[in-house]
Amino acid sequence: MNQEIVKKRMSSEERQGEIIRVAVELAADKGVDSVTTQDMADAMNLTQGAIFRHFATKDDIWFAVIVWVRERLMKVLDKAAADATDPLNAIERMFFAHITFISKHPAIPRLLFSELLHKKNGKLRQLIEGIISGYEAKIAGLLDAAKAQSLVPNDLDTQSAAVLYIGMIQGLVMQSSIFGGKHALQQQAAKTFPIFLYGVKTRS
Amino acid sequence: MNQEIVKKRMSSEERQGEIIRVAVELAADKGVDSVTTQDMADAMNLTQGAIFRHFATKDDIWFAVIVWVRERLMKVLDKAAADATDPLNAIERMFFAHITFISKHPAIPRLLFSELLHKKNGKLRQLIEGIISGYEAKIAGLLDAAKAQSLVPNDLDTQSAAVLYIGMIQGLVMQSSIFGGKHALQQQAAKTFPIFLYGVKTRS
DNA sequence: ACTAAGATAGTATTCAATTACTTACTTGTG
DNA sequence: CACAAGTAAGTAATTGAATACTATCTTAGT
Repeated sequence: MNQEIVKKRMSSEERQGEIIRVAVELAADKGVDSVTTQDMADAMNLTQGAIFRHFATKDDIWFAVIVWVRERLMKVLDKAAADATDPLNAIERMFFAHITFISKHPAIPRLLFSELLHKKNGKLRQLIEGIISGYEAKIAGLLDAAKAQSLVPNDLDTQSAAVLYIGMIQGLVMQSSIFGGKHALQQQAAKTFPIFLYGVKTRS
Repeated sequence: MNQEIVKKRMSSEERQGEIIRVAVELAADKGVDSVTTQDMADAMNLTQGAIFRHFATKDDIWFAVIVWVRERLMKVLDKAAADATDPLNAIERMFFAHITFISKHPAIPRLLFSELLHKKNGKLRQLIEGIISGYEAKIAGLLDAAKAQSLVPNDLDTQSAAVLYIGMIQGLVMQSSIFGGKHALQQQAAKTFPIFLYGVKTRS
C-alpha cells in the first residue's frame, strides 16, 4: 500500500545533503541560533549522535549551509543577469530573482544576517562577509557600467547605491517577517524597487 | 579623599537601571544572545543570583531594555523633527539623528533586529514590532505631508518608501558592522541618504 | 563477513533560576 | 529618642534542564 517512507541507511554524502536541507528548514522556523542538533535529528528521524557521523562539529554544518546558499543564490542571480538588456535592467532582474529566491527559502536572509555573522570571527563570518561584499561589488559594478552609458548620473556614488540596494532587500525581508507572508513580500518588493531605481536614474 | 566608589546596597529601582545599562553595553560587545546573567552580574560586581531580586526572568530584562531604547530613540527623533523646515527636511534630520544615536549605542540595531525578534511570539516581539511599525508609519506620514506640499510626486507609494528608508538604515548598520567602525557609518550615511531622497523627490 | 551508518548511553559544560541564609536599611511604638 | 521588628538587597551554593560532542555497541547493505 505505502511505499517505504522510511528509507533507512543513507550514504554519508546523502545524509550531509539532508542535514543541510533540514537545517535550513528549521532555521526558517525557529531562528538560526536556536536550532539544535537534536532538532535536526528529530526532523529526519535520526538520533542526535548520528549527526556527528557526517559533520565533525555543528559549526561545520552551518558552514556547509552557507556554502549551499551561496551556490544556489549566485546561480539564480547570474541567470537573471544573463538575459538583461542593459546594466540597470540587470539590477532589476537580479533584484526580483533574489526576492523570488527568498520567497522560496525564507530562512536565507536570516542565515546571512543573523547573529552568527557577528559572533567570533571564524571562517563562517569570513564566508558570509565575502558573499555580501561580493554582491555589493557586483551591484556597484553594474551601476558603474550604467554610468558609462549615461543611464545614471556621473556623480552617483555607486558604492553607496549598492548599500541602499542591499538595505532595500533587508528592509523588505524584515517588513514581511513582521507583517505579511511570502505573497506580501513579492508585492511590496514590486512597489519598492521603482523608488530605488528612480533615485539612481539619470533625469531625462 | 575618594568618594565612596563602591556604593553597596542600591534600591531595586536603581539596580534595574544599572542592569539595563550593563545589558546594553554587553550586548554591543558580544551580541544579545550570548549575554548571560553571570556576565551582567560580573559587570556590576554583584552575584548572579542577585539579578533575580530585581527582575523575575531574563526575558524581563530584555523587555525593559527595549522599552528603554524606545524611549531614548523616540526622544531623539522627535527632537530632530521638531526643528524641521518641511516634511522632507524632517525625514532628513531624523535620519541623521538616528545614525548618530546608533553611533553612540552600537548595540541598538542589534537589539531591534536580532533573533530575539524572531523567537517565540512573546511580549518582546510585539514590543519590537510596535516600535518598527510605528517608525515606519511616522516616515510614511511625513511623506504624505510632503505629497500635500508637492515636494514628492503624487503617485509615490509612501509606505514602500518608508520600507526603503528603514532598510537603508539596516543596510548601513550591516555595512559598518562588516567593514568600518563608527566613523565610517556616519560618512557612509551621508553619501547614501541623498540617493534615497533623490528617489523620493519631485523632479523640477 | 566486513564496513559504515545508526542506536544507545553516556560526559562535560553552560546557564537560568531557586533556596537558605546574612547583612544593611527603615520604621513603628514605648 | 531608641531600638526591636520587619523589609529588602545581597551572597553562596545548588539544581535541573539543555546541549554539543563522544565512546561503545548493533545492524543493515553489499
